[in-house]
Amino acid sequence: MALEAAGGPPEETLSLWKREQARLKAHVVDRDTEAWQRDPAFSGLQRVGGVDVSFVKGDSVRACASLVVLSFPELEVVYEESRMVSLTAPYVSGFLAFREVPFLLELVQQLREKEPGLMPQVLLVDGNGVLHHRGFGVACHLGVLTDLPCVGVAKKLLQVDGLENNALHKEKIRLLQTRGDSFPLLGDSGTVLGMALRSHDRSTRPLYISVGHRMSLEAAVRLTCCCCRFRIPEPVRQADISSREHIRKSLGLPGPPTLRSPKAQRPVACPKRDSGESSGEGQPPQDHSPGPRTASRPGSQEQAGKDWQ
DNA sequence: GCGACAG
DNA sequence: ATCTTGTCGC
Repeated sequence: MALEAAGGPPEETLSLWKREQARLKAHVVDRDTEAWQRDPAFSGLQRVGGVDVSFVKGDSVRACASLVVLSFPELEVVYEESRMVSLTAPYVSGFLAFREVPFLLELVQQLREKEPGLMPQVLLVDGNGVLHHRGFGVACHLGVLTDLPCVGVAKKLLQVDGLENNALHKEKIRLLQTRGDSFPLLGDSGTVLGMALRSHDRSTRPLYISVGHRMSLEAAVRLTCCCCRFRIPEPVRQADISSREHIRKSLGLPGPPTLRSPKAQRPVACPKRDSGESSGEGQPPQDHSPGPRTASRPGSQEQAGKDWQ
């Protein structure tokens, strides 16, 4: 049997997925629903979550989904859960959620059952929110299904609705001089789809922030900035580190036993103010703190809707 | 044929 | 997404 690798999911599956996105999109709330979101210092915010999925190199099926929860504003890991999963849906631009969200949902539900007190008040998601082909990216998808406030944090510009990573765009990026600087991403449809944000003083490449669910774009950008010790906001970065580390172990690699230097973590300055941030940039020294609880067992997940085969 | 393509 | 040590700089 030839693999479906060549053309990806059939047109029929894509239209099913589009219908699902359209259906769920009606539930997106693109404004602040919590008091802390409007507070200049985010007082009342205590836990910020991050999710990510990492992949096994030569494998198109095995992956590791992680959910971490960080204290705010300290940004220390207070919860971490990683789980090996078997991906069923292929990656198709515009349909990332159908590949990753089911597993992230399970992690959130597990947390809800076992440690409800650690439930994050907002989730930073690796990917876009309303900055999407149909205005419903993975951050919206996860937000609606969990009913948690969510923020889309993408590392590359998704070129939709006339948005282009062209000379003009690059020039605007060049004008972002310090952490917190940003400019709106205005689509041809006349809607502001998101913001390009310089998240760190020592990082040239911006992040592309967009609304996921239950939070305004302004608050989303402000919060993202408050979570950045480096270019990638800590919740997402820690989730990424955890999932990769989990894969290493599961592959039986002789990774560093329990060697992790707990470098002094200092809170990130939220208000616009310089505080001599001088660390690397991008993805520098990875100081992974072994989270309190770590229960995970390799195994395969049963997925609903593998109808593209 | 060419370019785009979140993760 | 994944491949990645040493190395240049503050």
